[in-house]
Amino acid sequence: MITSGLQDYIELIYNSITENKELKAIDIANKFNISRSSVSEALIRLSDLDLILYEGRKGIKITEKGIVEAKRIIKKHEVLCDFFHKILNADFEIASKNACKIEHVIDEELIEKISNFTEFCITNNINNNKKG
Amino acid sequence: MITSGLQDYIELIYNSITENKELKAIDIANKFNISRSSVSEALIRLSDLDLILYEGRKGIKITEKGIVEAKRIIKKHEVLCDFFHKILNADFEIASKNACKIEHVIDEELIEKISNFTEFCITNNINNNKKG
DNA sequence: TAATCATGTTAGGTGAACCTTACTAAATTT
DNA sequence: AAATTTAGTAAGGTTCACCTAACATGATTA
Repeated sequence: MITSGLQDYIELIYNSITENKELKAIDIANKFNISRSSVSEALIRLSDLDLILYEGRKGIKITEKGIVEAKRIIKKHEVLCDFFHKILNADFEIASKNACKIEHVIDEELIEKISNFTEFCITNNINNNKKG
Repeated sequence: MITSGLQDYIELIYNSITENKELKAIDIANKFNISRSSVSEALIRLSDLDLILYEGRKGIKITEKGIVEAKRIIKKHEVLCDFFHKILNADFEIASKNACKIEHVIDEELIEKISNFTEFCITNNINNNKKG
């Protein structure tokens, strides 16, 4: 199983590629506040898992398998973030930060339910108006 | 910061004590499928953190600080479990299993919002009736 | 083009949370 | 009471995801 750290990295790689932004190892290091050498190791692990193609300075490419994995994680992130922000009215920062952590541990099954429920709440204008 | 493993153990210790069940190190080992020696180490760490009083076979006692910590975690568990089970209509098993993982990473702030929202949904009879 | 700077790699190390194996001591059974 | 079983400890090992320091190489600039 892919660890939560690797999930974070593949997520960033996918997002950068879809936005046509060149992503370098050092960008990952800066984003997650980890050392260049840790990124180096992580990219090798992602390559070993066939999630990316990595050739040092020549750049980072994502594989089909990597895209599937990234989308899976990003979907979880979005569903959680939307629910926290739009339905619970949490600050976007809080919503996103918590989604980042929960996305690594929650089951798809529950994500589906949250997704449906968020939609239901939006169509029926249900949300958490209390300050708490 | 207390790690998620230690959180699991203090949670079990607290629950056993409040149910007047004698809890031994080996029970923790069995519950979480870890070795006796790992439990031994974990109990020393919990002692070092002043969360429990541990004297080998004489038993495990929880401190005031340990009670506060345990309650904090158990509250998160219950809030999440209730929301997943009662509002999203997830199986209790799934609800509980996911709560066990999420309780270690979610902010109190969001727990408060989920708690209020669950209450709101119950009083207004709102829940996820879709199968998905 | 030579020096400098940016980026990536390598080697070796840390702490956390596990593990196994062997041992010790307490409790139970015979 | 002796033998056996159960519970806990100690020593030493593994893996993971990080780290730093030193080094190598590619890119930029004086």
